[in-house]
Amino acid sequence: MRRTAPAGERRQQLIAATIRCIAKRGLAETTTATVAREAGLSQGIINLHFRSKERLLTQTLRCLSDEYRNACSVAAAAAELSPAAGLTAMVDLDFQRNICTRDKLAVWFAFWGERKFRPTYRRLCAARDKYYDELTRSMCASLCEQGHYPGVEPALVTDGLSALTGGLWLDLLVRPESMSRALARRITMAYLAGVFPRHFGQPAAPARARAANA
Amino acid sequence: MRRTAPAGERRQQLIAATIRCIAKRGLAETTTATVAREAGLSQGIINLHFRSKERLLTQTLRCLSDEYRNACSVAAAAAELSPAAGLTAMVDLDFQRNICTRDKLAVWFAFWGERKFRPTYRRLCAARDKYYDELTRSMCASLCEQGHYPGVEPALVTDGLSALTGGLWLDLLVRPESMSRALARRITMAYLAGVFPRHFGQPAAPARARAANA
DNA sequence: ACGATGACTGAATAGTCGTTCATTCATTGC
DNA sequence: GCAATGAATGAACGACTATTCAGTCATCGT
Repeated sequence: MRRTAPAGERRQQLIAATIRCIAKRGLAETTTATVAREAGLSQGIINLHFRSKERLLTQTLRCLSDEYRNACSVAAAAAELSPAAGLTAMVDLDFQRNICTRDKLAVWFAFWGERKFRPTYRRLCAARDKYYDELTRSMCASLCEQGHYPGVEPALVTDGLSALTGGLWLDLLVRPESMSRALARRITMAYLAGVFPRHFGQPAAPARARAANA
Repeated sequence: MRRTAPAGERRQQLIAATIRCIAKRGLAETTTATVAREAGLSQGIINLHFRSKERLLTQTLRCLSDEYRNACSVAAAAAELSPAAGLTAMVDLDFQRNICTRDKLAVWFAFWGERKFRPTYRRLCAARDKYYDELTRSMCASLCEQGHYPGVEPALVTDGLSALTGGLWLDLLVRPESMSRALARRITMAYLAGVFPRHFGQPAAPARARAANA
């Protein structure tokens, strides 16, 4: 390995090592030493590139948060076609290969367990949630209006959808033997089918961008 | 306060202090010293009554797990009336005042964040999940059969229900300003209405034990 | 080729936390 | 009352961890 590297590259490398470390050992046993070893570098490297362990963790969370929000923007584009296509894209995103890695899920839950107590974690998580909620709620609202679902409350469906996704992520993390990304996707689509039967009804099928018949 | 107390009582007192401590400061900053102080006792008390900090935490989790499972049994009794009444009772249970305290939710999530890495936590959590799943799945299966829902898969609904509940618990913990037990209950009942429209359909109403028309 | 730069190292440091144990003291049986 | 018992204390100890910093060495401009 090259002995020296540009700062940005090394920071990315350390964030990646942090994710692997948390996924492998848990947040409680993730120390500066274990992260450094995971990265194949020395003790002091974390304090050199990040000022402290706390900042390394914060940056790691920010990294995941940004990645998720970027993926959301892509889904938002699909909503231009139709609200139903947008919602399908949101679901696909949540259980997509890149976003929904077991390593990354482990990190999300590690931080969620502590977010109540660390203002910085809370801010980063809240930013992610806010973006997801606004996007999903506007899609649901459009679908309610265009698709004539007078009895459906967009805010309720949004809360339900995000809660369901979170819960399925937990299952994917801790019970991989009985939950898969594909199954999680089916369950979520079934939820949408329950709420918007005329747009998501019938078989779950492996089909891709169906669902554009407003 | 009495200077000495029966061992069982003191252990309960320390478990209660542990829950408050985790809820107040997070698992990462819950030390033997803070728990002891929270209980109004001295440093060494935890090693006296539990052999180690690890065992204190394990017992705390076991305590919550048992409490939840006992509450489940009560809901199981309601299923004797009808599967739909049983499912309603399960939902009520999940968002009940005793079970769904912010303090206890904080503890659940603290342990869930670590459960992948501690075999003991995993066992206790798995036991809780297993009981919930078996109960719910049998209720769903009965309802599918008796209520004639040929297209509904009980296992899928069960997974969805437990995931949804877990996700709503997270919202209750970290976003209490935008989520309440009552709202969470409405969202969950709406989910059931989507799946079993003839048994949970129409308004969510504050009504209690409705839903017995198989 | 060589000196300057600064990325990287790793031993040393300071602080924290879990655990131990000699001591104190409330309680109980006689 | 007076031991005897064992619950509770809290200072001391050892282990671990984040952080520091003086020294090392790869890299690059000249």
